[in-house]
Amino acid sequence: MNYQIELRHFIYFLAVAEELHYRKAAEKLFISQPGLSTQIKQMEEILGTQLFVRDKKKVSLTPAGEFLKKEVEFILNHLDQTKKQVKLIGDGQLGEVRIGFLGSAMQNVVPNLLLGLKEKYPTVHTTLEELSNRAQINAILADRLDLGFVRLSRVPKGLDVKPVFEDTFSLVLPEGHPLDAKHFKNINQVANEDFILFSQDYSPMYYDTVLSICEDSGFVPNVSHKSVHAQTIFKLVENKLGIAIVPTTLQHGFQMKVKFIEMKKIKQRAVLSMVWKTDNRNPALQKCMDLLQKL
Amino acid sequence: MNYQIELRHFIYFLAVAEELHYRKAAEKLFISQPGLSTQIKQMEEILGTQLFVRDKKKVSLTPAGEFLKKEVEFILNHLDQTKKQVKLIGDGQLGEVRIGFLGSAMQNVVPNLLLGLKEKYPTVHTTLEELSNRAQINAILADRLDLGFVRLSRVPKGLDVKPVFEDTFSLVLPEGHPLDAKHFKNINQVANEDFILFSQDYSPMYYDTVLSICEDSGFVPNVSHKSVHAQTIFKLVENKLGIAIVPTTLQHGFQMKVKFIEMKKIKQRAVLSMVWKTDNRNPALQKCMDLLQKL
DNA sequence: ATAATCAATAAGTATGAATTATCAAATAGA
DNA sequence: TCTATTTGATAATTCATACTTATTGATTAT
Repeated sequence: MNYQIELRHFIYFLAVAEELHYRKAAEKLFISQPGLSTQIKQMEEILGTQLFVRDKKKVSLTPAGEFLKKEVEFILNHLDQTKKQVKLIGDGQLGEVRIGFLGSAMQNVVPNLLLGLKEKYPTVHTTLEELSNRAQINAILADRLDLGFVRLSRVPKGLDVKPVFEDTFSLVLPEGHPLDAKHFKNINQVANEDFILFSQDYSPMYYDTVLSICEDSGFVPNVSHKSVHAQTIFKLVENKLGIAIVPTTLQHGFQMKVKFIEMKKIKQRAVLSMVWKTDNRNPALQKCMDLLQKL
Repeated sequence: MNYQIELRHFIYFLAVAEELHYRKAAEKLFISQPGLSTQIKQMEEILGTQLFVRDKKKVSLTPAGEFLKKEVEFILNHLDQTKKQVKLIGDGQLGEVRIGFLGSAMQNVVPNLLLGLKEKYPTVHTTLEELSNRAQINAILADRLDLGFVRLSRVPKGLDVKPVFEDTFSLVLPEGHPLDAKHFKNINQVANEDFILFSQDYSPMYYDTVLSICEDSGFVPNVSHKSVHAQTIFKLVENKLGIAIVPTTLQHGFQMKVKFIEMKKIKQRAVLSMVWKTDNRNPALQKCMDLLQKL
């Protein structure tokens, strides 16, 4: 009496609606004809409407049945799609990865990741957001982000980090500056210049590293300006308001009147790491990390 | 092992996905917690994907589960809509009636039906087609039409007829004709005129009736022209090519230089009947016929 | 007439969705 | 640290019901 419609009913209904013949429909479904009859009847009771007209020797659909047929076709179809997609998402073949990154990661790591995804897992999509180290960490902790690209060595408990790209540092000088790569020996050649650096709390690790580079050469830099954007830093250098030390990859992608001197000999490296929540189960994230191993 | 997803699974899944708590979800569903657990587990097996992460003390959705949740919400919603609509169609509250009619039915019967439908069953829609008696009968037999308005007394086996409107006949005379309503006594006053009638095979019953009217007055009409359109007949009368005898309702709806003399005293009536297939199960048709009873 | 074919009905079976009872793991409170 | 409480998962059992086979009644075909 108080039954509930099930997908079984729909499948049975569709078979009868297609065959318009109970025995044939039952054969197709590999069940017995009486079983099919009772199930259809039950379905009609649940819906409170006749779906088939069983007239002398012929079965036909009522208008309500005709309508239901279309709907059932749609629903079963949609369901099939859904099942496939759920499986794909579960296998990490399909899904969304929410990625945060520092601007400097956009020079090579993030584009390479996106190209790799497009090639190997074209159905894995991404949302991208340029964020500071801190903002990324917070977003990952709050489950608003799956993957971050940061310049940090230590991260809060519950997160994992892994270096994905090591970069040298470069001196950034205004185009007309007397020093050039040929005559560059050591950073203390510019020890008396004003320095323009990324803000300490935008990227503490970078800041510390730059300070340690100078320290290694025996001086404390005079930091005249700080900024969170490479664009701004370069603009200030261009206007001779100081010189900068930045990860070398930032050489590309900007049209500025500045010159880069890559400091290969100094031991410090600008390390870009990926960060993710240890217990993140997004399978598409696994695919991303697999790809990043190979980059 | 070889189970099949059922709607039950979806309903259970949604409860857990909403509560993120098996016991609470089970309570909401009025089933036991172990039953719910096994059903969800079975569902995961069928789909081949984990849907929930049961971590220490907390339940959460996997990305696949997150995706499925949205889909299940959509599907269950859609299904609910469908169930309601099927019921409405079955009750004839919602649906379509395909109506055929003779031009003369458009004077009052069909418009009144449409107004009645609009008022009482605004969700019952119609398709309308002006057709001859014969064309309507054929269309109804071939299930291309639900309801016809004809002037026939006998219809093929399998169809039912029922009079819906009785009309007197009127003489149609050119405006300048010497006879008028005041001086009209009997049709044999125009026995010597030429007659313009609807074609015999457009409406045999009409034709026979008109002949019997003349016969009762003791003459055989001289039929000079026949047509299937009232418009044409009136135009011919207007041009003094003859006079006509037509159902009185045709008086309205035409702008012609002709005058009508209603012959109330003659016993013959122009009967408009509705026709339908005896075994037509369109519930919206029933609503139409109910309305037509009351007109 | 007889046989054949249809869906519906009746009665019995067996699958599996439910239940209750219990467990193992984790947390919270003392 | 121990206990009490809470979580979801398991195990064993019960019970609902979707199935089966056997049959009927109605209709059509030969």
